[in-house]
Amino acid sequence: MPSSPESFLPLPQAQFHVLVALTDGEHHGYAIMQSVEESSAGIVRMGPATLYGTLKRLVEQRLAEETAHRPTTGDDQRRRYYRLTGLGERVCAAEAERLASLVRRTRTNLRPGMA
Amino acid sequence: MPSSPESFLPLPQAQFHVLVALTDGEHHGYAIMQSVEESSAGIVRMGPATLYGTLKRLVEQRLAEETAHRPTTGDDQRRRYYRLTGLGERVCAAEAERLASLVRRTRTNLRPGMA
DNA sequence: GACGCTATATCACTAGATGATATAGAGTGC
DNA sequence: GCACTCTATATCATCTAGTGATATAGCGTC
Repeated sequence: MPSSPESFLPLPQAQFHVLVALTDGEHHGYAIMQSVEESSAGIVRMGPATLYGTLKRLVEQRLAEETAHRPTTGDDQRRRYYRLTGLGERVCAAEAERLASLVRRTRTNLRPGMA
Repeated sequence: MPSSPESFLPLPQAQFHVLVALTDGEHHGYAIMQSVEESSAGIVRMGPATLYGTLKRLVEQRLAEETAHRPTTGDDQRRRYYRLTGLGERVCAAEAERLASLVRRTRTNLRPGMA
């Protein structure tokens, strides 16, 4: 039997960021690094050590995998492309729901004027 | 001028969990530990080392503070109560919004049948 | 062919998280 | 009063995750 998505939770922050960046399709490492920084408006800054270390762990845990993808135009031989596995998608979705629950609690409790 | 809430982001997971637990009022340490575990359906398990270490850091950073609170009934002299500071509330809200954005991206991209 | 950007990789270090353990007060049953 | 369990705070030693710096090299362009 496959390991349940819940057994990976809570996911370390860097791992979640990389998984989220891969939810819209496969990307190579450097693109993920930029995507994480840009989509967080510069709040999350991920250097190469964090990115490639995290990527390695994700592959080891079968949450992501390298693909044989080669772009038809503008190829760059150095690039290594990654995508989510089915398990990776489920884990990412489960972590998102866990966090959504925390967000809901926070909004409810901190909403001003809850007299 | 006060430090901006954004400068604390991204917040380490344990710190966020404790802050969220304090959004509904002041609590003592042991109650926070139980609250985190229960409200996450057992997914997040926080032991004493994580809790008291985290609490110490939160106080040092002025995101939380100890209160002089003593319950009128069922007091327990050992208990130490904590509450969010104004800064703590703003940081917690800001972190929640940051995570909400990640949750949104994940849901949009992983929603099945997005042909 | 010099330069800056892209791209992957790893090292040494720090910070964060954790299991185990210690100490002791509070509550219950006898 | 005593034993026992649960509550409560605290710290140690350790492990894992995250980071800044650095290395190496291909790519684009001027």
